[in-house]
Amino acid sequence: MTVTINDVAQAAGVSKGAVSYALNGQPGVSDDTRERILRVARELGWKPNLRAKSLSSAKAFAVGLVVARDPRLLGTDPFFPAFIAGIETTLVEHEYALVLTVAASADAEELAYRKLAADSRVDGVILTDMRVDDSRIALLQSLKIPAVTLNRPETTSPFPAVCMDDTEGIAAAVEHLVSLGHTRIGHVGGPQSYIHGRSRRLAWQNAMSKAGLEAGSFIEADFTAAGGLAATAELLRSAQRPTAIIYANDLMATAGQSYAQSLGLTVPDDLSITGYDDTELATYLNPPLTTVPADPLLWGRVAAQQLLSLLGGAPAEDIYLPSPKLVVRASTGPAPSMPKN
Amino acid sequence: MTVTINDVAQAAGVSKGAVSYALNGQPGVSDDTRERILRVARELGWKPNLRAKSLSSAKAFAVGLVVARDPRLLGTDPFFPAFIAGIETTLVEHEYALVLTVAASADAEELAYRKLAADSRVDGVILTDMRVDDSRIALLQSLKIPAVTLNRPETTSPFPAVCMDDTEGIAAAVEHLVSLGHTRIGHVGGPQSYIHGRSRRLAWQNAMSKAGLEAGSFIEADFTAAGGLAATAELLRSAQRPTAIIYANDLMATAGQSYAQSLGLTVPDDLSITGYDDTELATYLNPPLTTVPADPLLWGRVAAQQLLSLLGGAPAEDIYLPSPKLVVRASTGPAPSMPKN
DNA sequence: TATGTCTACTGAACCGGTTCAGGGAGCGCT
DNA sequence: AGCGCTCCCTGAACCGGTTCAGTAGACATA
Repeated sequence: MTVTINDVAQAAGVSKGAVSYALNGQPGVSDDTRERILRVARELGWKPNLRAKSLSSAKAFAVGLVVARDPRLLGTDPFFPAFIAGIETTLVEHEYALVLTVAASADAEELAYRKLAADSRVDGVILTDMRVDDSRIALLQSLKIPAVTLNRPETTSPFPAVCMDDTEGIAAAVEHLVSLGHTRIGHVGGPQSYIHGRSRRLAWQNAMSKAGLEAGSFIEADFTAAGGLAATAELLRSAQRPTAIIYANDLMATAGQSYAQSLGLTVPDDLSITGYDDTELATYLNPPLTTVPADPLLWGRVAAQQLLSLLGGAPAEDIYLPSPKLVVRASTGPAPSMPKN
Repeated sequence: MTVTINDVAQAAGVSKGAVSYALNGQPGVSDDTRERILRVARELGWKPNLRAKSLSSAKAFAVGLVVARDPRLLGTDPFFPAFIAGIETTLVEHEYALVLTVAASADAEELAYRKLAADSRVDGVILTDMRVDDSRIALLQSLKIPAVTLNRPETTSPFPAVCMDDTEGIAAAVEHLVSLGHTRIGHVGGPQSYIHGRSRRLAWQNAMSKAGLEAGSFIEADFTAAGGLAATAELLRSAQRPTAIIYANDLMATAGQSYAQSLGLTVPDDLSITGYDDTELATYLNPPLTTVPADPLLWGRVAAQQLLSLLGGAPAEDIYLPSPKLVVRASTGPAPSMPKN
């Protein structure tokens, strides 16, 4: 039925071992023999059997991604699909596959990594949504699974990181708003247990103080539309109501914008709004959203490259991707001279 | 290092074969011996080696999903992440893994299936986004990969389908609008090469004629925000401008709604709008979107169950999931007595 | 007691590769 | 001629399971 290395060996009149050497480009066969073996293999239509290769070489030829997210909320995050697509563009060139796991809880997440390790399903993993004091670093070390992290965690990590600075974009948003005359700029952030939730808040804080402004109100939300709405409602209720709000992602910004409009406020005349991610929808909102592109496609591609070269024995060095630049659209405008109340 | 079946055999004082029989619950060992072997295996902490199992049993213990979508647009579709999460909830209970592939073009898609087959990466696949006259049916048959399809394709297919009727929801949207006095109801659909693009258009058409109305304008768009906007612009430019538009997904509906608002139209006073999917954001738009839930989580879970039972040798029978019901929110309202122009 | 049947188990082949020890041939050097 | 070295290749072990043919022993049957 299927052609094995044995068939090739027989047809070429050599031993199994010689065929293996020839096919893998290893020394141990003369150029003549090698060429003959390769020709015979081609003629017979030989294809390597991945399972056999896996068993004897103790490799999976696959990398893993564990997405820890409430399944019901997973669909709302535009990051992952594009990120996965980026990973794939790299993997497909290297005959690697992607094994994807979705974990609903922290326990399920740990279990997922343990399963991947126990079954040797993957040769390495990519860690996203890095958390402050992330327990996965130690877990993966103990499981002896190589990894690549998105951005460098604050705790010591032996794994290379692929970094994309998000503080610059947030700082640019603050500066942009300040230049428009805003002084009360609030921030609706993501969970502060995530390093990207935290770094965006700090970026906002620093940019505010750099501009000589008080840091204004901060609300910790959860990257969901519902959370964005609730946070917006709270900010707009406050006595010193902000004239501009910087959101940590587009989804919250969109919900916030819709909510403000439903109160009769005009964006950007009464309230300026910025997001983060630059989702496709951002351009098509009314008004279109000022935001910062996240480029998950690039991030995924580079992270996979980094992981593969790590698996190939390359030293673990961090890679820095260019910082995304603020995209100004119509959701930001001059600060109102007399804010509505 | 790791405990193998050999170690267990030696420790239990039996042969390798006996251990295999005992661990797999097969006949050929006495109850006493079986129990002893199981105890020893437990004591030694034996874990089956998936790679060895794969090689000798010629199974991959994994299922595949090939997503054919432009990577840049993948992030905009809320269906996939939730669908994948649904698949996972089933797989995780059966020690199966999910191998995910993203293909940008039709060629890449076919290649992806061929790769999965050549490498025997998966034991079966799930087909989404079924197309009219879908070439994948024949391809998978020739590759001898079992499959499950989402909805039954029109061409003869030997694979079981997991069906969720989307016509009922669209019909309900039409009836809802008709009851509000609308007579000019347009439809912005997905590509008609997809069966769900087609079935939604036909559902709209049928419901219109059932209500005694002319089928109004239809625009074939592409499920993207940009496409939704362009289609909306075209509809609103037309002489017999619709007072309501039924979109084939939320993303296009959202873009359409924003566009209409940017023209100075009020939703729903001047234009009623319905979507499809019931994404998280739909609730938080201004106004909140009347739409039809798609329940990708359930769909994924059931599709995976169906595939696993097919792999287990069960007969290929279609499964019908309950039809989702229209969710009425504020983007639909009474038809304007004197439509704005 | 001889024969047949069944159960419980063993030993080895097998899945399809990788890898390693070892051996024969050819060559250069003394 | 004898020695050592390198090159090329073979045969077998190995990865860790599954599976099958064969066999020893217990037991029933004639």
